[in-house]
Amino acid sequence: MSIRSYTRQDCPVAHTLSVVGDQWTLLIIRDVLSGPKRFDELQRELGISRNLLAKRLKRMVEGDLLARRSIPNSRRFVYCLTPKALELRPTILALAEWGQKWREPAGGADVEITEKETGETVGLRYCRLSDGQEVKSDQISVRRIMGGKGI
Amino acid sequence: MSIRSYTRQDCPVAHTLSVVGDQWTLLIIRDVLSGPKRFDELQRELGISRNLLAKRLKRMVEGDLLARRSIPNSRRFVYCLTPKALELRPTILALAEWGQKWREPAGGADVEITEKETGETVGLRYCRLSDGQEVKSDQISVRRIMGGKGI
DNA sequence: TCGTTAAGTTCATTTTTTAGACTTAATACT
DNA sequence: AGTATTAAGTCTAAAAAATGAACTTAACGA
Repeated sequence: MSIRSYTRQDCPVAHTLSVVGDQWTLLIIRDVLSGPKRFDELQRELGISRNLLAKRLKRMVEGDLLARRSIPNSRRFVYCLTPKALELRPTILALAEWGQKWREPAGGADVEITEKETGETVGLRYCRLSDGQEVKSDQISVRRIMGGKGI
Repeated sequence: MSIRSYTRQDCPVAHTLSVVGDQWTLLIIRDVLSGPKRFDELQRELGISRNLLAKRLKRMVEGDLLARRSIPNSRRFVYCLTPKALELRPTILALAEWGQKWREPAGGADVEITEKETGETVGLRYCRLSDGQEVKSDQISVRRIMGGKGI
């Protein structure tokens, strides 16, 4: 069974990975998070081979993760994130937080998340939805509804 | 350039993806989150081919994501998550939240996160680190330190 | 007019993944 | 005691995906 047909397990994690779980898709999204990008920009910044990039972009446009827009008065195009892709930002930040903590040697470029208004540092945390208060990681319990087997 | 050598970009997201960004690693971790698993259990539950599973498990043990322990009075082994892998839980939950929102048809097995003590529903959100209060997603700004180019 | 650029496409090679049979040693059954 | 089964892999061949580099095509710009 290949990973892209793994959806039948009906697990939301597996579903997401069937969409963005390949080697490049999340990196492409991360790159476009900093603003719309052209084909050659993405190719150069990521170092992905051109034919694979073309294939990924096509799949991402079809999957409504990217929009391909032509630049007015130009024969160029840019790829922009859709709302669907923008909502992968927490995923990407979770990856970034883990990478910052566990890479070795420690140090190197960091990602800093701040609150626009106050400039205060922000992190991705578990929050009680009723009052928005943080809940410590060892105080949470996770389970799969319908499937048994909590994660 | 292959993805596993992409680390030179010195981006924490790329670093994490160079460790867990292949097709199966995160699914293996998700599976082991519900408790230690044996080789055959993983193989059956995920549907991954046996030789690839063997290769992944070896790599994950070497990379300190899994610990391979022998069960006393038995010739069996279980794979357990290390603290390093446990800290990927926010990543996995972020993937789950996205999958629940964007899969179609909607519905199917859900992941529910609750606070142990109160049973209240919990979600992964941006929090001000100073007081643990939630910050709305459109109120955050993200940037790469040293690298320019915020994400 | 001639060279360059952007956005791909094509093709050959290498690397990964898959599927399924095979191995080996220990246990379980009769 | 002899036979069957199981667990945890390993081996091999075939298929699929990724890589690298050259090629295409149309539009610009000097």
